[in-house]
Amino acid sequence: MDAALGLLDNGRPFAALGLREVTRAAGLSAPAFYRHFEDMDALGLALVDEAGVALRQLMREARQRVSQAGQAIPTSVQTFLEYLAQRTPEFRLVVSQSQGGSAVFRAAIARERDDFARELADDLHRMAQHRNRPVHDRRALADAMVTLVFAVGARMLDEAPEQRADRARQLAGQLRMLQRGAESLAEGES
Amino acid sequence: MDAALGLLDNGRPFAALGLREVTRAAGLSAPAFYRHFEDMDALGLALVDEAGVALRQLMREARQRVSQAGQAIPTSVQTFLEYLAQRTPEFRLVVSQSQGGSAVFRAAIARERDDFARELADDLHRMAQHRNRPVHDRRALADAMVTLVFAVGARMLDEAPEQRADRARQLAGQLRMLQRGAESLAEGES
DNA sequence: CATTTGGGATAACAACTGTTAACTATTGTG
DNA sequence: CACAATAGTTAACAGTTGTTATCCCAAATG
Repeated sequence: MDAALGLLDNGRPFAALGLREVTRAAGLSAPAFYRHFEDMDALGLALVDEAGVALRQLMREARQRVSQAGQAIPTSVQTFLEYLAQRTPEFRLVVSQSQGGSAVFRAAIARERDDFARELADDLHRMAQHRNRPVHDRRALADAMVTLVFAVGARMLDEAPEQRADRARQLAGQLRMLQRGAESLAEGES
Repeated sequence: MDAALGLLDNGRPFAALGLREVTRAAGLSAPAFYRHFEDMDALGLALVDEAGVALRQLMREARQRVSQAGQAIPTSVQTFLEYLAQRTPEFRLVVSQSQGGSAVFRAAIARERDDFARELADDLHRMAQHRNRPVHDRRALADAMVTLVFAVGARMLDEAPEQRADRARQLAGQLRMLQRGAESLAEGES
């Protein structure tokens, strides 16, 4: 699995990896592959699962930090940046497979993503009650936030550290726009 | 070029296409490929260029429609949906290559995307002056809007028409959140 | 201690890949 | 009309691919 991740640099899509290539990088003979996975697809799904676990860990950590330090948006973005630096290959796999994989893959990743968005929506609900500022369509808000974070994260993979910092600041601003807009639209409703 | 686009269904990444496979689909012999392109990369870049031209056409049309019918957000989303339905393969290529291609590709697509965002930022500026409602950081706003539209468009590729309609409504709402939020943040500034 | 199980290796397979060389029609041009 | 350019062909090449059959060794299990 590590060998496969290692081959996924430079935006190389997983589907372009060969079974033999992977085993070669792992220092094994080609048939040894079948002792561990039935398919290249099975390997890919295992990797996506692993990335999903890491993502949920990240979310728990972000929630904890926010509950202590407050500043929901900057703290979350900061936590996400750390995740990105630490698990670059896994994240790269997920974003590349989210649009460049077979149906099974895209479904698995979409599920992961939707879970993430649903949990975020719950968080937003709790925060709204706490701050006594209701929010318009919190599902759509959470979905937009997650979409933005993932897309910007994907773009950051190609960039140098200074550009990343700029991008992160911009991302925080964009998330604030979304939040403020959702609150403002909610006011017009009631 | 059409043959290559035809092979890109089901999220198949361009990098996983073989030269022989493409010529076979085009009803040609393999060496005939070299009469038209030096490389598979050259083919891909030509396709990305084509998609870029179509995108700019779309933008001009959207601008024109908005200037007549007003309702900037719903009209633009509607126009985008039509583009999506009409040029599905090209759009699929662009979103898949934007994260699953070599550096050259990603750079070409990023440029295309940034042009799009910059033009949108100009439009937003003009609209803000017209409506006399200033906007906070219109570059970041335009960037977020474009990011959202592309990401949601990518997800729609997998979905049935009814789901697409829901998704489009949600997208319009999310864009409204961004716009409203940017205006609200600008008020706090002055 | 015998034996099952897990994880490896080699050899071989047909199928496919990108690329080159050499040749051939068709088409537009001086 | 001769001729160059364009766009195609077949044949052949060395590599690589996924997969199977067969065998081997170490560790855990009875």
